[in-house]
Amino acid sequence: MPVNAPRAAILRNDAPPAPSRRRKEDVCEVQCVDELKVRRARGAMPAPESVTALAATLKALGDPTRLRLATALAATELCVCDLATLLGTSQSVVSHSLRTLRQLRIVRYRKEGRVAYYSLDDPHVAALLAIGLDHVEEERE
Amino acid sequence: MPVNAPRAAILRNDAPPAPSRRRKEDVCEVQCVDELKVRRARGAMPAPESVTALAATLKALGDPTRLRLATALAATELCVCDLATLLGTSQSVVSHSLRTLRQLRIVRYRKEGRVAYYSLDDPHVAALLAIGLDHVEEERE
DNA sequence: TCGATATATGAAGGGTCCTTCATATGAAGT
DNA sequence: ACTTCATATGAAGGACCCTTCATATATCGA
Repeated sequence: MPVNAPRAAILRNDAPPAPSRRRKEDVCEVQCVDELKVRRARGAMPAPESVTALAATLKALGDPTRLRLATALAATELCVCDLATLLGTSQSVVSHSLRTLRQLRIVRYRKEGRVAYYSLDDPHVAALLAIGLDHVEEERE
Repeated sequence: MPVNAPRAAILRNDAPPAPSRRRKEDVCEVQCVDELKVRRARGAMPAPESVTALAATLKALGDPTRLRLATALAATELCVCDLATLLGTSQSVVSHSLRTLRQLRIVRYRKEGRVAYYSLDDPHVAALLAIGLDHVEEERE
């Protein structure tokens, strides 16, 4: 078994009890795992669905265009046309990007005639951006 | 000029004053831009370098594997071996992922003999994850 | 109703990057 | 010194996705 094989089975208890005195090269096992710490960390982790959803949200905000849209909307409500002007990009890019943000509930919009006004969906997003900016702007030694 | 062309030049003042009474089909211009709002939003936005750096950070955390690593490390310090076991993935994936997080100052590590213990680099990251989780776990109507 | 405007969407191409496999480095034990 | 173990790293391929171009939908004005 290659060294880099997944190590999930190690902590599962559905395997028969290990025979004693087996040789190291016969089993796929690592020696340095602190099973107690691993179990505790696993217990402290959020639900897998939450992690998946958060990953999708962060990935969406991880794109420069979409992040610029979000930071712009953190200041004020703007229409697609304003956003295209502000970013210096095409209406198509803005619209596609806003759709992604919309589907992830990061932004919301209201329509007024032909004009669609976008804004951040909820205060968490603005808070997340603020903390993220604090992080990246932090002084390093 | 196509409809979806970039609209950056509109707000720049380096162009000669527009001749009066020019016909609409001769110029590349949108009508619905609220220039005042755009300027205000632009002024409120963080520095471009900050946005770029934040995008890189969020993109890194937007990968499920790396996000799971980060949430695990939010609970406690763990070594590479623990993390591979916890995630049920290979040591190679964990090591590559940790390198990305390390380069972005999201995690840090200390070496003790052969073992590398990783932890979150600073409290901002944990706060960001907590707010992000609040966001995705929020009840929707 | 016809044209113009604002926005949305579909398809496609090209670049990015995540995973895998293989190997390297470096420390500890014998 | 040599082996073993923990971790790091390089290369490659295949999937994913961002941008662009083209077009569709819908609203307003004449």
